[in-house]
Amino acid sequence: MAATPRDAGDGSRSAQRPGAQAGRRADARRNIRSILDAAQLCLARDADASVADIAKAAGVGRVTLYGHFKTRADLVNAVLTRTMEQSDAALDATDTTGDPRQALTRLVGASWQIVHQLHSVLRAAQRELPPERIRAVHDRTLHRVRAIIARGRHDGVFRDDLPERWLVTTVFTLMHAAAEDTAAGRLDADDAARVISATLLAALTAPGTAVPTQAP
Amino acid sequence: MAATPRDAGDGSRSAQRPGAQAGRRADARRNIRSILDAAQLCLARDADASVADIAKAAGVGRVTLYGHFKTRADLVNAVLTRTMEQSDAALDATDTTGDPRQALTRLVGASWQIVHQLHSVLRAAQRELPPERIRAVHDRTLHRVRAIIARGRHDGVFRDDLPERWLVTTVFTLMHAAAEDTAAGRLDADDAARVISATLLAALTAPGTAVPTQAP
DNA sequence: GTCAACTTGAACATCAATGTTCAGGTTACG
DNA sequence: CGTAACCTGAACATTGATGTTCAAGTTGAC
Repeated sequence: MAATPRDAGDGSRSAQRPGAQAGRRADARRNIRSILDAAQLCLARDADASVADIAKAAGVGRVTLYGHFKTRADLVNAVLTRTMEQSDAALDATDTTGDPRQALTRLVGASWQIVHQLHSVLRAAQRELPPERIRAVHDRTLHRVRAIIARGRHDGVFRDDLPERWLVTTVFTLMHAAAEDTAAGRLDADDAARVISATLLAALTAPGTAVPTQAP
Repeated sequence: MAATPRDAGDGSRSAQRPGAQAGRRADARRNIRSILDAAQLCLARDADASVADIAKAAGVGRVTLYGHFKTRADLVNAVLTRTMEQSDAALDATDTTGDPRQALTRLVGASWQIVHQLHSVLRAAQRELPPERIRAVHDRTLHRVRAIIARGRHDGVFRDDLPERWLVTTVFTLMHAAAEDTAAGRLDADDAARVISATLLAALTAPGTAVPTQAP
């Protein structure tokens, strides 16, 4: 009854931690990666995709999956962590200084897909992860957009007649809508960034002011 | 083994049909109404609320619910039908002629909550109702908004540089977002109609044009 | 080449939700 | 009133998903 070491149990080697793949064998690392890829995809499509579906999509036995992720919640959490890291990377690479309108346009172009994925996974996590975790991720993604909008309002280039919170909601909402329309084939993916930006720049313009033809 | 008449089986008396409550006793009618009310509320909050939850929210035994609705799908379908009727009533009472900007403002004010409810229920129905039913309801709600937008584009008051389909998406998306923000306490319900309209009028304005201060 | 790490399908226990049945209690309605 | 319609909780069968165990096979690492 010797314990197989594929699951340490003490957490020091669990797959969902950063650098968790350190001491593992090459095929194990490969599988963990496949599972995360598949889970990210499946969960973005359907928030309550079954573990069996994810395993199948990853080309891996269900038992193998449970070998790396003790529970469904563990898996979802790992995917959430991973997606957030990707999101952070994309946003860190974006210049958010200068004219707020240009900054917003750059931000949208660089991150509308990944932010949408983050939010999809987050929605999938809503049921099985603690609220504080949800909240933390949520706040983090909101912060950058809020900063740009606040600066734009202060500079007088964004409207001041609606709650800041609502404008942030508007930005995210339209990014998600565009992502979904793209996934459904109702919107050309290559055109999405332009469409989102154009809509947002207009939506954020103060009444009485002319809508910028392009981010100045 | 006499069959109880509370469920006809032949469909001619099933609760989910229009006028279904004709021959039933007063308490039965009352319960059916309570169940539909509760289901509408629960499904809007959580797309896969359990039948037990709905029965409890309706103040009714689970068996009673199954007495009136053979399956969960039947119930969902009944709620969908009912919500669509309410939506139609609200929209029929709205004047959609005249200046497209005013028409849109009126439409938003009259229907943002109900349209959001319709869509929530529709999402709940996504899994258990046939696609053609989903599609039918969806198309129907889209039609009115599309007509106004098309007219506005033709009149030159709405932008022409983005796909019409996207503008329709934008309108619905922002109505839903506002409804959710309202439900979550992030947006004042009394202010919602103004906020949505103001955002939409700006979003629909062509680049280079001044955003209308108010619907003219 | 050898051994431990890893994978795998089958089988099993568990749990929650859906429907169904039953036996008896209420209530509307004539 | 009296009866048929209705409501109810408890109990049961069923289904689908989550985890777990096992015995045997495969593969990476040294």
